[in-house]
Amino acid sequence: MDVDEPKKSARVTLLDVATAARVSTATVSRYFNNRDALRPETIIQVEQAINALGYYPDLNARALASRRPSTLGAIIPTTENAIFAEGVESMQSWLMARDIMLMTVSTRYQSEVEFEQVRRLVAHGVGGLMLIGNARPEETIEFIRTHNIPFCTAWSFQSESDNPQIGFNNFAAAYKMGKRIIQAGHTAIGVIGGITQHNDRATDRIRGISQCFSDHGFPIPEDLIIETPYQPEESATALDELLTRNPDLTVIFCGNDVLAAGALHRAQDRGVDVPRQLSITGFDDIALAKILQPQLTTVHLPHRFMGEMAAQALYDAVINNEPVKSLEMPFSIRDRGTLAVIN
Amino acid sequence: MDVDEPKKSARVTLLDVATAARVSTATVSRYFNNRDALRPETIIQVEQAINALGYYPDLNARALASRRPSTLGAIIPTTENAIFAEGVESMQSWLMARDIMLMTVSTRYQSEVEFEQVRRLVAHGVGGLMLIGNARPEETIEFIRTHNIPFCTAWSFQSESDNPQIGFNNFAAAYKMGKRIIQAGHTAIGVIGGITQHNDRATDRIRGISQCFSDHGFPIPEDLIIETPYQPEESATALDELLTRNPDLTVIFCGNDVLAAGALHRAQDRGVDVPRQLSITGFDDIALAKILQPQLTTVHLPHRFMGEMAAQALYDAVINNEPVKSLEMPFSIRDRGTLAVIN
DNA sequence: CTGAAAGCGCTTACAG
DNA sequence: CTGAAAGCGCTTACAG
Repeated sequence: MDVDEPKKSARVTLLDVATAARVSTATVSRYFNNRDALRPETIIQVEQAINALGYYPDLNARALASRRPSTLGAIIPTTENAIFAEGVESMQSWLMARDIMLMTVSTRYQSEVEFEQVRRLVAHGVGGLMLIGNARPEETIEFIRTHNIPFCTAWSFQSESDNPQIGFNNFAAAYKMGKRIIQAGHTAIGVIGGITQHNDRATDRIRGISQCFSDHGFPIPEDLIIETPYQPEESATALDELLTRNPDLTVIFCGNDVLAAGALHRAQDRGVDVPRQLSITGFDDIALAKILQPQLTTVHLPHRFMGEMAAQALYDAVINNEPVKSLEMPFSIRDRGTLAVIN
Repeated sequence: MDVDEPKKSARVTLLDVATAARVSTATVSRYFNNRDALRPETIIQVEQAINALGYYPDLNARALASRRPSTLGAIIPTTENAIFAEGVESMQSWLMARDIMLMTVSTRYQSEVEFEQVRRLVAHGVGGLMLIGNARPEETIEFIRTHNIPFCTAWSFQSESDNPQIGFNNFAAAYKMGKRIIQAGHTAIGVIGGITQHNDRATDRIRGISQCFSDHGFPIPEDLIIETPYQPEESATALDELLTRNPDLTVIFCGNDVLAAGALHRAQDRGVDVPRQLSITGFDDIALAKILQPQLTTVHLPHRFMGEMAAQALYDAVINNEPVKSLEMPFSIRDRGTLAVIN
């Protein structure tokens, strides 16, 4: 029986185990999937064969035969900003403990490639899908729905969306930061936000801060709101522009921490004391926020936790065939060193 | 034929296409895998059926039947440091264009979980594996080898290792930075490195700077070399310690940019002018390096390119059954604002 | 150039 | 409690 060794692929198969244990493949399969149905002696026999041969089941074959997927997919905008990378890392470790692998791809903020990525992920057999935010062509969600695969969106929670969402209310968070800024005595504000096209988070953040300032009687002039890619250099340029348009600005609201870092950097380059002469606020609370000097006042979001919740929601949906449950995540403001109280 | 619609899974299958095109499944399969073997008319028939039904092949089933894997695996230490996240993102996009998916998991610097992760990745059918660095128990590589799956290590290139490696020489890079530091007139150096245990990159970097200073007649006292986790706060504490042990230090060599950021931050907190009173060097050249104030003088490494090369090497090995070819990557020093010339 | 059939490594009704 | 057999969605010698 050990004679025909020269089989190429060293793969030990269910049949090998069955043969060694002198049972059928069905029985070995039950050892993994329905152990209670087996006699204790049988279990032991099988176990010994497995150990002797170093058998590990082929999870793809399993998925194929059982019609239960062994992978999930996630599509994120970028891996450069740690918020997504970390969220996805949390998903992955939560899922791996349950024998599910996560396939992650990133659009690099080219939203037009997302649909193709969805297709490919589906072709690769993912049993569920996580997407970021709600801004995308109808057809993408339609495609996912007709293929009957559970999905959720994340990092955004919009009451007006009927997607299953595991996210937070970006509008409300920005609004809250706005109140904090106004309480600190500021009325002359400039905004550096992310590109809002195809990005509901960037959109909601700008809407939130704008709405807040309007509501309090200080509507923000259009030319004091600049949209820019999430790059420090871009933000630095935007700061220059803002200060040109209104040299009396006392605070800059930034759409995320990377933008805030760029603005801070440039302000300091110009010899502007932050926050004494100019306040700057961030959004996300990435590690960078505490590295900057002074440390950034920003909106804290539970990125890792959110990833885990998304994993769990998808898992439940895939395994128990339930609909994906939406979940609104909390946020809070971290008061650190870049927002000064004035007057 | 459209009558028995109520099949649950909306999945369109090869057989569906074959039926619609009035050919055999073999023919449809050839449409994807060996189109030249088909008559033009047949191709058109099949094509029409595919489009009409919106068929997409099940890549897992394909992999199973063809014994050609459709996924690769990567295990990285963390996703927090963008160097790995970006490298892996590059791998992913390079591979996806070739219909291969990448499964990424991270150990979060708990090297003892790596072996289990390898097992799981293999169980999930990855056709190749990328690991970071060469420091790991023998059994891990043995396991991979006996399972006959191509692999490479990356982010490190050590002539003494016989793993296939796509990486750079950390020792040489640190040594080179050392020369630069000495040329700038420094002799009183402190070192804040990563934890060297199970981390050949951290080890080689510390070895490199130490060797360089020895070679030039300024051996670094043991107590002026501190190992610490890759966290800014840890590095800040280390800086305090170093300055206590020798207040006359003129330069701090840091094992990566995150550590450099922490040290820089703390120095500034203490009122120390960087680089006028204290120089600080980094390693990796992550985005952070240019955000810091002053911008970090650091070792630049082609992380994205390295990821792509690793993907390519693995792909060639998996598809063409070649051995994985090692590749040594270049590095260079970016002179920016944190290394001052003294005397 | 094309099809019938066996097979990839599993799971799971169906019998017994 | 266990096995024989069909099947998951594909690919690929083997014939013709």
